[in-house]
Amino acid sequence: MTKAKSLAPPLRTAVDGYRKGEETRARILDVALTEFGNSGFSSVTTRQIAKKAGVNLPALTYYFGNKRGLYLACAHAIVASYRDGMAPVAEVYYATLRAPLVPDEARTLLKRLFAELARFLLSTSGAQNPALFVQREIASPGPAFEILYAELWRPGIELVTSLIIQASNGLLSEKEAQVRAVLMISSLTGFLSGLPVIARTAGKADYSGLVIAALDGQIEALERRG
Amino acid sequence: MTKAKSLAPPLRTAVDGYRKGEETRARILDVALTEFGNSGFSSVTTRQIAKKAGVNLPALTYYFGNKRGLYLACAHAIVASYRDGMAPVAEVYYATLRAPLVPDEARTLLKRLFAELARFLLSTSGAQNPALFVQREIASPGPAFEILYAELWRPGIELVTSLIIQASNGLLSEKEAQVRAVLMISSLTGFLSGLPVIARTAGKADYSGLVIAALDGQIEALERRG
DNA sequence: TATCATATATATCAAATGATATAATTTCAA
DNA sequence: TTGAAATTATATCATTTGATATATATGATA
Repeated sequence: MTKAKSLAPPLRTAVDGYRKGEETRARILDVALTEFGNSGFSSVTTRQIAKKAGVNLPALTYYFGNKRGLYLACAHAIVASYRDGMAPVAEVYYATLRAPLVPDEARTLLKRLFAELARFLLSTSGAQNPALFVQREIASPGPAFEILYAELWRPGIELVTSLIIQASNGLLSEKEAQVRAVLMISSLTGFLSGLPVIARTAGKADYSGLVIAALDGQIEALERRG
Repeated sequence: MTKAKSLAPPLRTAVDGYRKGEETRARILDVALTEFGNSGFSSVTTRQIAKKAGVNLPALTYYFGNKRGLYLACAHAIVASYRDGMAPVAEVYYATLRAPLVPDEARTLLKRLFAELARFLLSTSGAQNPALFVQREIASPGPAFEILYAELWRPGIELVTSLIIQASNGLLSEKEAQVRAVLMISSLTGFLSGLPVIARTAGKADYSGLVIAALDGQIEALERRG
């Protein structure tokens, strides 16, 4: 009862209003994901978003309360999209993780996980770059940090760390494995950030195959040396 | 003759003015490096910087022209600092690179390069995080993109790519090597961005040893599989 | 088609922000 | 010590930006 100012109109969620309203809402969110993802929270103005979405300024307030609310909605959308994209694989892992794995199994799971992740990240259509959104928020915490950290970063690192430990056949300590997990995931998101720049010299192409191959190599090497 | 507005006072460089002036200039630059590095160009206000540096607003204009000028000065400072930090190693490489290397030599050079880089990046004192500054600028180009790309990113990637090709003993194509170069460097900078977050769960410690070990493993594996 | 909730548009505000004109003060060398 | 150059401080602008009050239009449904 303390949250809603009595005069503030209730925010339109995805379920109440008319069809057209939901389309508008989705369009705004889509533009916001692109803009925030590419430039960050404070570089983007609400007017920019409104203009690109073909709506006027109060529409943002109407649907999302304020700029911060829109940004948080983006974060939630990213979490959801990630969940959808990774769902098929994720199930397997969380199921298997209850029982201890032999290194070979862990390696296979790791490879599939990263392959899926790479494809998901490198394929997200067009200008939209959710990985960059997440990376930025982790690197310099903003309004959406807690969500993304709790829903994506932490569980992701924990899962990969656990798999690396088992894949290494006892060669790696928890801390060593954690460092490797962060390095591997960072390399992926970092690669993504660098992609437009990479395309400057080399042409723009589908790098997912090459990236997956490189990560596979790293995973293979886990047992051999640490 | 078209550049300088006749009434604009000439910007203070590092060499002309009084001693105290240069100290002030340095103090502003130092604060700016920290603030811009942590939060990015548009998140930081000139007032914030002025306040933290203990000067008033026009001082920024006096020394750096405008916000953009201050940001560019930061980029130049980062390039210079990087040059200093890497100079001892860099010489060796550029000298050796003229002649073709046997894989073992290339691997050794790569290891030393990354060890030096990791130490340099992970040790840069205190709140200041030049790697984050660079990463952000590469991920979403701002005023300093061209400088950092031309002076750091491109030459760095090219050097590492070349070394990887030679370390792989012909197993990797140029494109494959380039992807690996980007992945390895990204993993480092990404790790740095994630450090504050990592320290959340694990304590804050000196990770450079672990990071270097992990990268060494990757370099070792270069020849074996691709 | 009458009615009300939903959605969009207009006009405007207050605060924040980058920047400057201009005055006062400090530094250093002659 | 003094005077010109260098530096710092005060006061103020013009824009930009997030936000809101309020009016109009649109859609669903009885």
